[in-house]
Amino acid sequence: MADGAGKSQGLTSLNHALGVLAYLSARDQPASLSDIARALDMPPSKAHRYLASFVQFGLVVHTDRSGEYDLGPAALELGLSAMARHDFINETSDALPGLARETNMTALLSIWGNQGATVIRWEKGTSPTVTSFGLGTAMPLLTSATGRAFLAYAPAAPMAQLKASEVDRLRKSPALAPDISRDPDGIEAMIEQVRMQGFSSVDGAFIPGLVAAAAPILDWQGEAQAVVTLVGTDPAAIAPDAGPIGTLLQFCAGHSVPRR
Amino acid sequence: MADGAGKSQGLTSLNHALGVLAYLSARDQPASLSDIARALDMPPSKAHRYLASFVQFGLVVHTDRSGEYDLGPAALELGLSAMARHDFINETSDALPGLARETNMTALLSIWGNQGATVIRWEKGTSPTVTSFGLGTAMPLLTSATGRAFLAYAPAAPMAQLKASEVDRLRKSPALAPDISRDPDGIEAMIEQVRMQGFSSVDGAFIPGLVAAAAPILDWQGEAQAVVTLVGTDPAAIAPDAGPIGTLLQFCAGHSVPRR
DNA sequence: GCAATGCTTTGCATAATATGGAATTAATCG
DNA sequence: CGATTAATTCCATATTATGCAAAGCATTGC
Repeated sequence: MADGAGKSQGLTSLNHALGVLAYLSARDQPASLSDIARALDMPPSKAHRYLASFVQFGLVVHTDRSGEYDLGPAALELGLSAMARHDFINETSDALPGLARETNMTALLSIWGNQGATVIRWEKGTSPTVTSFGLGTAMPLLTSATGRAFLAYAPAAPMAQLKASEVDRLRKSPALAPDISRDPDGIEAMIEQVRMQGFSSVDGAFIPGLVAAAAPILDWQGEAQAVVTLVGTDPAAIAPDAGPIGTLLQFCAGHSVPRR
Repeated sequence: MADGAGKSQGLTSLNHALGVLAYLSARDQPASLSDIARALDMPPSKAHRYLASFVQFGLVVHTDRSGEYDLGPAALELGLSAMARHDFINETSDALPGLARETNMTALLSIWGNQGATVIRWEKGTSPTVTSFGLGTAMPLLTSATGRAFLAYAPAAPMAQLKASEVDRLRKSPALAPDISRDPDGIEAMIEQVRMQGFSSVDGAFIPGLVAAAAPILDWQGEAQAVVTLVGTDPAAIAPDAGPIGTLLQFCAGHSVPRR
């Protein structure tokens, strides 16, 4: 969420209140009242009243147990509404069942959020019904095909910090990604390979027994604005010259770049 | 988006402002200033200042061409954050080994796929429980603890059809689930019991010699978005007051979405 | 079991600031 | 080019947000 610095226009109280919301959005954990007040340098009573309003609208939930505040269902609904406005998300979503049917694999559509690669559509292989399960799952940056595709096709600057922390996590448990050597060079090599191939793939890294391949949907700057992932069980399906890969690359190319 | 009616607490101006946001969220089109002001019965100048704040934070965009207002990228990010915040797959996966160790049983994480209840994580306990199923296995709806938990905590509509076909199958070979009477009432009674207890269990029904108990991880609406199953050999371990059951229920409650 | 601590919530007087109507600017249409 | 509509800015008024202080409310320690 963008942080509004200048209070030049709008309501000052509303700007302060939205700061609270932005803070909750940027965190990856619930926050206590005092946390919020300290971080935003305001009296706890002030933050408390803002939160009371947000809770009333369901934008924030106040967990009864720990007394902490967290984003609520209305925040989710707001995001879903915002999604419905984006043409490219709609177009790609509509085409996803076709891709799943054609490749007979599960197809995922992910976009980049505060917490990383987030799955927003999930289409199972054989039947055209959309299941809501899996929606919102944040994919790991280094150990999932989806994350790797974002890594290879995202602007370097904002990604660098996240990459560093992920590398740290990987170093602690190298078994997660056996196909990457632990030093930074190994990661760069992996990125380079993804760019050359036009897609990323993992073989049982994120979920044992499953294989996945992912390709980016690019915007006018050649950066990934979304990633489409195919998940299946047959390792042969994600070979560079396999049929599903060709279909996936064609699909992503067709939905890249502003059309019309 | 929930519409907060009572203005009993919080800031009045903030509540009014959030009303504007809720209005934009509820519409499926951009709105002009006068539209908003008319719909919410406030002076245009008032709505304008609210919108100025929202625009500053990127929650709303002001299209230069038509001068209309619409939800912005920050609304999308907020939704993604809310989604990822309760990313049960990653969170639960990470905690599954601990559950297996603590209960000394095999722990399974399942989600609902097109084929039915599908195991996506599998963590063996210390005792060498040899099982024939692996990742991607679809569990039976009526004869497995996992399936029963989904049945009891899933939205009724999409489940009804599947339930009917499963009932048919069961009628042909009643020996599979000796603890359920063959008529639909028997199934409803089983569902009711699962809801009362908060977990389901089977005793050698799916695989002879194995016992299992399963509890749901619930989403905002109180529906199962995943099911955690414990598998073992000792029937005493799945009694309602047994230690592992308490651990399981606590585990699932802890990973469910906090209730308002 | 009682005191003590930390955190959250509420009350209240002050003044900061949100408000609504009118004036100004921008855009649209005959 | 003038007229009409919508969007934005201005300004005096009083509504209402604010910060401090005090009251709940658990949780912790002795």
